[in-house]
Order: sequence, then structure tokens, then C-alpha cells
Amino acid sequence: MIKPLSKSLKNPQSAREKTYRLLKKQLLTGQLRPNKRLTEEALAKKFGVSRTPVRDALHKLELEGLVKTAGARGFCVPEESFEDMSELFEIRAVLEGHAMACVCKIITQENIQSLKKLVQSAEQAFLSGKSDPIFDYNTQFHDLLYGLLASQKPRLFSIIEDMREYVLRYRKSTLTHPKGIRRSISGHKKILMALDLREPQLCERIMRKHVYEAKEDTLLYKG
Amino acid sequence: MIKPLSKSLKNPQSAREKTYRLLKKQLLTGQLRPNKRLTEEALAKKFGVSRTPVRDALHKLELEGLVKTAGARGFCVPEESFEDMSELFEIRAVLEGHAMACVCKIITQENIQSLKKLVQSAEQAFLSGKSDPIFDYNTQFHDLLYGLLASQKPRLFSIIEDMREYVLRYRKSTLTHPKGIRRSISGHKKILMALDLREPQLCERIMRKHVYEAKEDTLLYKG
DNA sequence: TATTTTTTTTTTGGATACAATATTTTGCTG
DNA sequence: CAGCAAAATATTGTATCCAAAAAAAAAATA
Repeated sequence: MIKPLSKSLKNPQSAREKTYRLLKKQLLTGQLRPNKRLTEEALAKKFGVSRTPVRDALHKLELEGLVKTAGARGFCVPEESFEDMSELFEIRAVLEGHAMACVCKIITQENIQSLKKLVQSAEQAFLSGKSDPIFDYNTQFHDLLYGLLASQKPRLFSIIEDMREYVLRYRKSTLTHPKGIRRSISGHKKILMALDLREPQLCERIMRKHVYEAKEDTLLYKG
Repeated sequence: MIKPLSKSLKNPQSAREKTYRLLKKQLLTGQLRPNKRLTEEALAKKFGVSRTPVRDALHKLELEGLVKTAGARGFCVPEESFEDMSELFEIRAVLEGHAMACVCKIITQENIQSLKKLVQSAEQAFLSGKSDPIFDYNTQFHDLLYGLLASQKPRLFSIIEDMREYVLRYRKSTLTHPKGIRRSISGHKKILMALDLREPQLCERIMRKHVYEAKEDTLLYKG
């Protein structure tokens, strides 16, 4: 007999979560362009739910800065701004720099080996002209790195996760350009060296620089 | 003729905002103790509104970590944890350190003078045995300092503001103990010196240390 | 009595109806 | 035709209703 779908409270299948995830995805991937007007009613219809979960999702996204209220005209997608993008990367640089210093103190030799493999895979993909999987290797690298913090520094971890998501909004076509890819890979190699040396302060500096480079590349190859 | 109160959309007098502010205040000041169970219905009755604005407030507070869901038993106030407090201060140290470096680059001589006056006032109050206004001078000092970032780095500014609020939860009785006050005042003096020297990196280090000291004092004189 | 099953209660999730307000449109007046 | 006033419309805020799920309580059974 088929067990009835348990509609748990924090269930990712709840209308609220579903709406939130869908809407967020459309915002981050640019399917909803800046200045696009969003009304609860229209979104509710679009997603096949009532206004309630849409409202919840919109308010949550407003806190994240992914939509903004437009008074009695509903919500709208904020325009992209260099200042905002720049600030996001700057905060990321500071937080991820610190995170790296923390990681440095707890990372095992096995972890470092796994990271090395990822970088090698990325490099091979690059050399053989496949730029598609690079983005994935990149993501895996960072996930593995910061995943080490998930239990010990849950707040830092989740702030970093969130910020990495937000900048996606500004990062649609980076890491497809050879120069950006090269910089990214060599950045990851430096990170590994710093980790090998077990010097927290060096780790922090290297990671800050790495994020700043990512910012520059995002700026450069934008559009 | 008296103009009817315009009940604007983001009005701070809306039921949602009112409920959110009240609830948050009670959480931060400890009127609602850890493990206290919160149900929408009960809070709605208590605040004289319907469940809807209460729900909104609870969800917002959940994102901030000030309440947590307890499944189908509503919400509850999370227990205080040294780890969490410690992490909050650590993140603050990193972010405020960076903020100081930014401030250092744009602060005017007049701003520095205003800050000096605040420190002097605090010191005088301390020497004459009045410890009550110290907390206010302290707050003013930080408000003035970071206020300089409000327009240029709005995200950094608001994250720092939020985090300063959160730690209040753990900081009910600090800055009434002589040792903590002395450390705080001497910390502010060092900050002023670093600003006078216009050395961003020094500013960053000094501020980090200042926040770490605040953490230690909070830990020490807790309860 | 202990354990399992069933029923009842509590509580949130979601939908909808209504109220308040901001915006837009329309119409009037000079 | 421009400018202002008023009506109409669109949209969110709030209250309430119903359903679903979980927790708690009660009942049945070994």
C-alpha cells in the first residue's frame, strides 16, 4: 500500500517553499528581469497557489534584497547595480577570508587531497576545451571547503551560502571566458598551497584576493 | 479638519510591523525566556491582532534565529548557547573590522572630534561613578562610526546593525562592571588613535580586537 | 500493567473574503 | 487644453474559515 505523502511542516514540498524556491530561481537566473513588476495575485495564478504562500515568499525575498516593495503597486525586481554587486563581493571576501582561516585549522590531509583532485579535474577539462563542467568543479570546490564549517560555525556557513547565491544574480556568464577560468584555477591552487602550509592568516589573505578576482572577472565579462 | 491617519503600506504602525517589533523586543530583552512556547493563536490574542500578522512576524524572526519552529507545536524561544554567542561575536569582529577600514578612508576630522567628545563624556561619567549613561555613549559611538557607511555600503551597514541587535540577547548585564567599562573606553581610545593615523589595516586589527574583548566581557559577566 | 491502536485536540498551512489605501482614469471647470 | 477633483481600479493588509498533520489523550488488547 502506498504511504500517503506526509505533508510535513518544513516540508520542501509545501506551497510556500515551492513558491519561494521557484521565484528565487527565476530571479537569480534572470528569467524575471529588473523592473519587472510582481503582484501577489498574478504570481499566485502563475504558480497555481493562493496569495498566502506567494506573500510569504515575497517577504522573504524582500529581506534578501531580491525583490523590493513598490508600495501599492506590488513588488518589483530591483535593478542591477555595480555598487551593490561590488559590495556583495566585498563582504564575501571578508567573510570567506575568515572562513578559510577557520577551515585551515580543522582541515584534514584527506580533505586537501579531495580538493586537489577537483582542481586537477577542472584543469583537465579546461585543457581539453570543455568549459561546461568547470563551473561545477568550482562549486564543488567551494562546497567541500566550506562544508567543513557547517557544524562548527553554522551561522557563518549559512551567511556565506546565502551570499554565494545572491551574487549569482550578477554572475550569469562568468567562468566561460578563458582568462576568468585560468585565474580561478590558479586561485584554487594557491588556496591549496596556503592550506598545506597551515597558516591561517595567509589563508585569509589568499581567499580575500581570490574573491576580489572573481569580482573583477564578473565585472569584466558581464552581459 | 484632522487628516485621517494614512495607513501606508510599509507603515511602522501596521499590525505586522507592530507585532514584529514588540515580539522582537520581548525576545531580546529576555521577557520571553528560552524554551517558552509560542503559538500564533496565543500571541494574536496577546497583541490584539489576528493570526496573519503574527505569522508574518514569527517567520521573519525565525529567519533571524530569534525563534525556532517546533513542528506542529508552534514555535519556541531557542536556548542560549555559548557557541552561538561566540560565533556571533566572531562574525561581528570580522565585519566590523572591515567596516572600520572603510570608515578610516572616508572619516573627516570633524567626525573624529565628535567621537572624541563621546569618549570623554563616557570617561567622565565613569570617573564620577555614573555607569548608567555609559551604555548610551557606547551605542552613540558605534552609531556615529558606522553611520558613515550607511549610504556607501548599505548592505554592510545593515548586516552590522542586525548583528549588533542579535547579540543584545546575550548581553543583558555587560558594561555595568568596572573592568568591562574600562576596557571599552580604552578600546575606543585606541580606535580613535588608529583613525587619526589613517591606517586602514591597523583600524581593522584594532576593531577586531575590540569586539573580541566585548565578547570576553559578555562571557565573563554573564547572568 | 504495558503496549498498541484509535480518537480527540491542538496547531499550523493554505484559501478566501473583506477593508483600507495608493494609483490610475475619468470627467469637470476654467 | 490644462489642471484639479472625484470616481474607479488595482493591490496589499488583515481577519477568518477550512483542511491537514502532528501531538496528546483515551481506549482497547494482550
